[in-house]
Amino acid sequence: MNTEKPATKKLPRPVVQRLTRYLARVQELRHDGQDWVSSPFLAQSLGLTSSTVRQDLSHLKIRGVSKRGYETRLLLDEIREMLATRMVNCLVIVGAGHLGCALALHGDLLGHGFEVCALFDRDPELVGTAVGPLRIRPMEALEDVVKRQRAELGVIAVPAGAAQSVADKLVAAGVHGLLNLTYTPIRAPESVTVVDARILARLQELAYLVRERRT
Amino acid sequence: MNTEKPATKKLPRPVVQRLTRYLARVQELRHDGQDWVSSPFLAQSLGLTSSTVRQDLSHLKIRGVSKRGYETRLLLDEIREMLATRMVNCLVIVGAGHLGCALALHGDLLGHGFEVCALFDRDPELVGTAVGPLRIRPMEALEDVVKRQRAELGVIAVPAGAAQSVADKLVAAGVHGLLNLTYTPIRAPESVTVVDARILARLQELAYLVRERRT
DNA sequence: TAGATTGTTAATCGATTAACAATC
DNA sequence: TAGATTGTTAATCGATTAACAATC
Repeated sequence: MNTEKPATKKLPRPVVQRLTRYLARVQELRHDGQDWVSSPFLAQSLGLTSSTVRQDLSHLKIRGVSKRGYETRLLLDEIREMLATRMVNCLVIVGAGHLGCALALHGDLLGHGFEVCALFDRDPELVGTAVGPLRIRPMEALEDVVKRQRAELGVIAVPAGAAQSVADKLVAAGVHGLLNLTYTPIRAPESVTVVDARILARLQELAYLVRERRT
Repeated sequence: MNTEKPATKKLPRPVVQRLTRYLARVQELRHDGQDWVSSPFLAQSLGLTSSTVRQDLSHLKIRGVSKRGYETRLLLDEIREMLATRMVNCLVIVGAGHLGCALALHGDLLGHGFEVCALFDRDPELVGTAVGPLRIRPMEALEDVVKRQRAELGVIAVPAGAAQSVADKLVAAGVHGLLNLTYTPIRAPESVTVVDARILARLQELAYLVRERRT
């Protein structure tokens, strides 16, 4: 463990997003038995410049070695440390439709630093149903569960029309971050972080980009 | 010296992403009976500056009106036109797990400009099973279906380990764009556009952001 | 009218890329 | 050594914000 704490400065958002890509790629490399990876190699494999990769990695507490690059084992540890995914982050998911269940049933969430503490749905028909090791709970239990389990993150996996009201409930229950899986942009108080994973919106982005190239 | 002015110029990526947010918000407003919306209002409701909103909307073929703002009906049309979602974009989805099915069964895909032409899975047990109006098809049928239905976009909804190989198959089959729903960053030839919707990665980003604020 | 809002230009801010001495 | 790669500084590039005359 590092006892010394050099002033951890805020990372730019694009850097954080690329770190998640480095992490996934380096996990593969390590799985394939690679002990070292160079910045030109990582860059090439992710469509970046080696300059960007080195700039990004300079934010971590890791030093590369000339002519060899970075040790994959250390790199994994440091990226996970930086992203706060070496600890287990407790999630609550609201919405037990296909999307909510897809996430709840993800095979290796724990391996990525997350654990689903509870899954909620407003449909009384669904409440009580088992989803993997979980049982769907009623919305009324939300606040109590969040407080008791100290859940920090809430996932919104309901139909678009209910998104904002679910967000409000999660905030009221005390989560500090929201992952929005719906199409609706949601608002939250300044004190709560919102990250979007709006699949339909990404599809629209893709449609634009593909069309643009044919013109 | 290029003297001709292109009717449509390439939009910066951040602008395209915000357009999807304007679209979703304005749809809500219109649904609520609002005929006009101003840039300060949109900005406030999405956490932007009004300056950014006006800059963004200046890329569209729409003029605002002093003291009133923009007509929501026209704004919707123009954003959809720009994003290429007024036409119907044909999708093929590979992977009939919860995530693939969640997308295939989305209630109003067509209302957002998309239609699922076919759903594939490599599991012979699943092939033939009905998912909404679709029937799961075997991977062997991929190329034929893409060509016959002229599918332009492919969605990767398989386990991470199979992601790249599915991407390769989709590219070989002839799609022009890929939506990556897996954790693995995927590579494609320069001629094929890739857009990520990596849910787990967004969760990692959220974990970082929440932790950063508590420090 | 007075005041709010637009469209656009210019200034600012931030992120990416280039360059290169140091290193192994 | 010769050559590849690092870490870092400086230059470039691009996106956001500020400012303001024109407009309704």
